Formats: sequence, C-alpha cells, structure tokens
Amino acid sequence: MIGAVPTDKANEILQAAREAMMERGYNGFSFRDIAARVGIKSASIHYHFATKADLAEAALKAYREDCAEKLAALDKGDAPGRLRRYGAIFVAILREQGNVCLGGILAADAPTLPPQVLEEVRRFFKAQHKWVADVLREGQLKQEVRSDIDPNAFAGTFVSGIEGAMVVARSTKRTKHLEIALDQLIQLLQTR
Amino acid sequence: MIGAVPTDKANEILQAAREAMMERGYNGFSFRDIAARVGIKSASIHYHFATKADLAEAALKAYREDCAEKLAALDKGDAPGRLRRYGAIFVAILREQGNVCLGGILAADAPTLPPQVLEEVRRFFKAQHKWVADVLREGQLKQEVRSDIDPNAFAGTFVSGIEGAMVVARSTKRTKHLEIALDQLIQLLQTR
DNA sequence: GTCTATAATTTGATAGAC
DNA sequence: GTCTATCAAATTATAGAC
Repeated sequence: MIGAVPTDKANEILQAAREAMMERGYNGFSFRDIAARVGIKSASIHYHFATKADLAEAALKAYREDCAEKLAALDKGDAPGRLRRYGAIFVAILREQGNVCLGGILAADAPTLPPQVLEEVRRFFKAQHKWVADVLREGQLKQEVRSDIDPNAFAGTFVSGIEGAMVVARSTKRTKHLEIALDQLIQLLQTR
Repeated sequence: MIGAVPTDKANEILQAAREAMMERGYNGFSFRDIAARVGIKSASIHYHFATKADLAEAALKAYREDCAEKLAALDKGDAPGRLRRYGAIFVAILREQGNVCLGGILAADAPTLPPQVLEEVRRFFKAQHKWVADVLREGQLKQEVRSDIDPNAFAGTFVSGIEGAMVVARSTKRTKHLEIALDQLIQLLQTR
C-alpha cells in the first residue's frame, strides 16, 4: 500500500485481489481482472499498489489477519470441537465461493512468487500451525486428544491436510472430499 | 501429440514440460522455457504439440502412467509398508528435484486449466485414490489397518494430505514437513 | 483518485523456408 | 524437424492530464 491507512478503494482492490488469487493463483490473475471487478482501469491500481508483488503481499497479509481474528474467536469448547470449527472456515470458503485457501494456492505457486509474498506465505503457515498445535496441547491436558500424538507433527499434518483436501476437492468437483478428510483427521486424533 | 508414436524429441519436450509444470504450474511456464531446456526454438514445439493444452495434457498423462507403473511395483509387504513406499515416491520428488507432484500443482490451477487437462487431473486422483483404498482394504483383512477406518475416507485423506504436505513443505522450505505428515498418517491408520 | 496513452516485454501461435 | 520471421494479444508498469 502507498498510504499508511488503506482507503476504501484500496480495500476494495485488496478484496478483489484476494478473491482473484484464491480462484486463479498468483500467475493466473491480472491487473485487468481486478480492475474489472472493482470498476476502474488497470492502471489505476498502481496508484494504490505500486507493483503486482505489493498487491499480492498486502492481500495475503489482510487474509492472514482475518484468519487470525477468526481463530481467536474459536476459544470455546473442547479441542475436537475447536478443530472442527477451524475446518468449517475452509469448508465455507469452498462451498460458498468455490475457492481454496489463499495460503494454500500461493504455496503451490511458491517458486514463482516474489520474495516478499513468499515470506508472507510462510508467516501464514506458521500462524496456522501454532494455533492448531496449541489447541492439541490443551486438548491433551484435558484428555480430549490422544496422548500418543505429537502436537507439532499432527498440527502440520492437519493444516496441510486441509490445504491439500481443498485443492483436490475443487479440482475433482467433489466438495464433500474436504469434509470427509476433515472428519477423518478429527476422528483419528480423539481418545477412544 | 501429433504423431501416434512419440518421437525422441517429443519425449524430451514432454519431460521438460513435466518438470517445468511441477516447478511453476500451468500458468507459470512458457513455451520458451521448455524450448530453452530442450535446446530448440519455441515455435518448434508446435510441431510436436499443437497447443499448450495439448502439451500439458500429454505431459500429465505420461506422468500418470509413470505413477501407475510405480504403484504396480509396490505389491509386496504389509499395508503400512506399501503406503510408506508410496509416500517415499513423493518424498524423493521433493528431496531430489525440489518439486511437488504434478497432479497436486495442476489441481491447484484447476479453474484456469483447459478442460482436457482438468479431465486428466481427475483421472490422476481417481487412480491414486483407488490404489490407496485397495491397499487399505487388503490391510484390514490382514488386521494391519484399524478396522474402524473407512478405506475410502482414509484414502482420500491420505492422497490429498500428501499433496498438501508437499506444497506446504516446498513453500516453507521444510522438506521434513512432508516426511512428518507421512509418518503421522501411517501411524494413525495402524492397529495398536 | 482516476483517466488516457503508451511503453516494454512476454505470451501462444502461424506461415513458410530449409 | 527445426528454423526465421512475424503476429495478435495480454501483461506489468510509467507519464502526465484531469
């Protein structure tokens, strides 16, 4: 962003860029796509974001912050329930928008991303991983989660498992695939 | 492909296209990339493959067939062992080439893929899923796999879990992430 | 903040010579 | 089979008017 405080138009552009990337990835969207969605000319985007890299970085940062807020709201209930509601965030994205997680699709584009965008991708996954691992550790204390599971190992499996399931579900046009994978993972972590 | 039998040069191009797409995805590679790798001009590629869609389709089809061969060779041992060796195929791709599975990265590009390429993606996942589910069913008969697991549900989780783990592992530069996820999934399916 | 105009490059693709 | 030459379109980006 050029100014310190995002203007309304900048926020509109950010939102459009977020959706475009969630649909088509970093190399699959263009300034013209965004401009058309927002109702301005592609050149006008550069007033708000100097380069494509800047736009992608800002859009992903906003997405990451939105996710952090949503996760902070999932502080009630047992561990399996919190993870179910975590998964439900992504199920909703897939069902309602037909899109995948922005972190996941940009991760797939990693070798072609500008360094500043890749850095933001890493931050995204670090945050997701930490939240899930913390929930698992707490769940183990309360005996809601199998004690023989390593929270870090399972958190990684869980986060990237959901990412993979979203991508595969969308490509095979089987939305259910994500929900099944989610149920499966949560079933496996529970004490019996 | 234009001829029925692939020439040597066509195979070279296919291999280069496979690697380029595994690195950069469908929208991230160009005919000039491929031409440079093979040592010809980009226009010459059109002699072998009329369009980018044709090239991508043929490259993915070859990849799918190579995978099928590799899976057919994994017919010895118990179910967990076979799945471990299945995973090792993808660990090797990530460790040795720094790349992700072609099926996975093209799945991420799904909304931008020509229909014929998307169709091939779906065939890829259908084959992967079937192989894993069959191994799981056999493993349940021999009591190597937890009897309360649904083979179809777990197969989907396993296949897309590996895809997701590859993509996340590459983007976060933590190759280990894939191996950890693989171990985690195989641990969870086993009888105790 | 947005526009027009335009630059500079890259892209997939075609025609035709060799 | 590969080349040169070329095309039309799309891309990111800049300059400057309004």
